[in-house]
Amino acid sequence: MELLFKALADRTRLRLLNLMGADEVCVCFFVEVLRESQPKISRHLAYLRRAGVVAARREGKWMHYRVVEPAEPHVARVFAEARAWLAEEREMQRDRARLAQVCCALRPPVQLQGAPRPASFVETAAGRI
Amino acid sequence: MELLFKALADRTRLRLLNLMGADEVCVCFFVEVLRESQPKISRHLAYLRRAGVVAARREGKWMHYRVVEPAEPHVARVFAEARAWLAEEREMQRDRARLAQVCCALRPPVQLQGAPRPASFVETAAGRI
DNA sequence: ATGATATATTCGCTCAGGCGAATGTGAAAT
DNA sequence: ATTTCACATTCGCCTGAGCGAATATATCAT
Repeated sequence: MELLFKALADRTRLRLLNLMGADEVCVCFFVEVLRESQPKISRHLAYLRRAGVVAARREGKWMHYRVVEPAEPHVARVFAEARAWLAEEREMQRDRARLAQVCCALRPPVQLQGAPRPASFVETAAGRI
Repeated sequence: MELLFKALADRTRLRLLNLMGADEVCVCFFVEVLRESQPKISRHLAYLRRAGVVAARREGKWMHYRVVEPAEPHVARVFAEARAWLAEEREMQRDRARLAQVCCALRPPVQLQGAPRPASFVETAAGRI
């Protein structure tokens, strides 16, 4: 039980969870958006993974992380409320805005050339969703 | 924001919050029920106080602690869900049972002779509530 | 005032955990 | 096979926090 709260008791991890809002996000976007070192991001993602609140999926060289709905209903509710709270915070809103900006850029930062974007920013044959 | 989660990220503090369920509880009951050292209990209560989730009230030699409803609605919801979750845990149920047992005992433990009981265990002129 | 009781705080130790720097690993490209 | 790229892990350092033991503070009783 403390496991969840320990996972939520760190600013960087909260920012990561916030960015995963709905869909998967590739690690390189976390690094770019939060402007933190790659090992730091990776370590915190590992922490969240051990706590069971996120899951990872490999796609070639890239790793995508997504939020996992906790199985236990009480845990799920606490977690959901925490994420709802997140969505209201100033810094979190700025982070999400920055993610959108980076994803939508016609000329993305060099580090992100060819990186797989979060699903909601992917253009389909029918145009942007 | 991490302040709340840090406060909830410790077993002893969760057990304390659990015992404060509805009414105020005197420190000496925490010590007796949790069977932890008095300084340990006191330090964790101070931590919870600094985090703003409990408040203290002095009554002569005794100190009563109670849960404080957080002002911010999102915080309040997370906190409420966390406490609801607490109520389901095995150890927490055992703790509350032990509190009831200690409070109802005709011959309370020596350390608790004369200690002010939580409100719900106080006998009134009309009998036990 | 002195002592007793209930609680709070301080001290010294230990350990988890956060950090940057360096290094390891797995997949793709050449 | 070698290199490159994206990510993960390890290492050494440092801070924060939990712990028991001792001590301080506040209230009450005598």
